[in-house]
Amino acid sequence: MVDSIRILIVDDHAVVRKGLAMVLRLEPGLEVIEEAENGREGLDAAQKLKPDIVLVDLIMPEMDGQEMALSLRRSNPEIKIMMLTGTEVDDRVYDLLAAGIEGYALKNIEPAELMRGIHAVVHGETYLHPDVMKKVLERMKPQPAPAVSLTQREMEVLEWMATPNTYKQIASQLGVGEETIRTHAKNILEKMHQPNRAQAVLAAMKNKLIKMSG
Amino acid sequence: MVDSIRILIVDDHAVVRKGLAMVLRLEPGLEVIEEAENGREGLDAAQKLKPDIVLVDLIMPEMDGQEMALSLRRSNPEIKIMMLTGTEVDDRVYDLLAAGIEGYALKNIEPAELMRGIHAVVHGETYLHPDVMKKVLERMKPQPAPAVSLTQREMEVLEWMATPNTYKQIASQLGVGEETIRTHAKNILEKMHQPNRAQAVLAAMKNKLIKMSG
DNA sequence: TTTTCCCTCCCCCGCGCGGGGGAGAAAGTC
DNA sequence: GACTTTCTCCCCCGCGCGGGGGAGGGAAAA
Repeated sequence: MVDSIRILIVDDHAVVRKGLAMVLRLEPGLEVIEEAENGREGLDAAQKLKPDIVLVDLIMPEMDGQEMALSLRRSNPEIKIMMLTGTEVDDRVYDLLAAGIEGYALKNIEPAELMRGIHAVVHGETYLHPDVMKKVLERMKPQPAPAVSLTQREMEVLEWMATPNTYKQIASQLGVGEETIRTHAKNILEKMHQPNRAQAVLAAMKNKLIKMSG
Repeated sequence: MVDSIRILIVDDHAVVRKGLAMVLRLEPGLEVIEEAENGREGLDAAQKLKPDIVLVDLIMPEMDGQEMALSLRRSNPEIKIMMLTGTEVDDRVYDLLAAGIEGYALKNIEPAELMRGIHAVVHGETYLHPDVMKKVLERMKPQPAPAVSLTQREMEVLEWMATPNTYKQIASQLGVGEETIRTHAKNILEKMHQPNRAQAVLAAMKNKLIKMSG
């Protein structure tokens, strides 16, 4: 690396700011170029100074970290953003990651780990604190499905029910009579305890019985 | 750490197995206790030897890495699993992570990075290779919505359309006449280019216009 | 001020579909 | 052999809803 990493710190607590700056300045290859005490100041500073990475606290007066991060992402997408917030993993992490935030760490992080995170982020990777990673992966886990046992044929019909086709069209697609499909549909609704086709399809999607083709 | 980390390697290519074992054995604190050349052997070895962590290749004859990982997760959830596969990030990563796999690395990983991953996993964290992380986060990003501009009222009605309520019931909920809701519904279907209520709700869900409440 | 957008409400038509029944044939289970 | 499950097909009824019109009023933009 030719130049040192230029860092902007945004946090409303002076103690946190100063402490963080002190720790970071101990590290060779890092340079804390500015500090800001709320989102608005941070946004201005970032746009003016164009740091390599911004460490942002989530909860701040004036303009909070989320708003600032989203604004900065729109105006200066090349500036890396690492959210560095309290010990609680906020639900806003999902929106922030979806918006392309590169890092999310908690303040109880070890300095060495933070260094690693900063380097990872500056190198184009994404750094997630273990607790954050846990929460994100939690989202991928399947919620316990309400044990609906459909037969193979019924599953097949259910998938077709998620399409715009009428029962008559589905019937011709599957090579059986319309009444057959109607019977299957009735049984499916019965088994799933759903009042109609639309709700059945929605419930099936929620329980991952059928996939989101889109 | 009191004892060294006991590792089981499962890969159908002897070269990979031996190379990996050699690299890992250079590291103090690691112990490669066994090697297996397919999922079935790996599963047997894991259940018998109870290693701290299993490094598994995804693509193998007999029983592939996914099947083995899922089986092992059911029988011995305390054994950590790290998928260590080719340079391609397989789509199965979603299922594997949902099933609780702790690690997913690519074979082009640097030995030092792999060590870090192994230690992280054994310590109860989840390790994802940057490329894998990228792919996972990709999933959280909103796919570009097909520019459907609904009015506030229409959005409100659309959300109600995702419920089992009839238009008449929705009307009384919103305190307007049934015909009003029917008009909104017609306009919504028109704007969304959807043939009926069920498809409109599905499309809305896919495009994240409405949330999956379940 | 005229125009446009949005929300509101109304009518008619026809079909898709949910709910209720029944029934026969093949396959596997007891 | 008797029984259950699954898949197939049939009838009737009534309502929900999609598609086609039209209309009035208020608010905001042109």
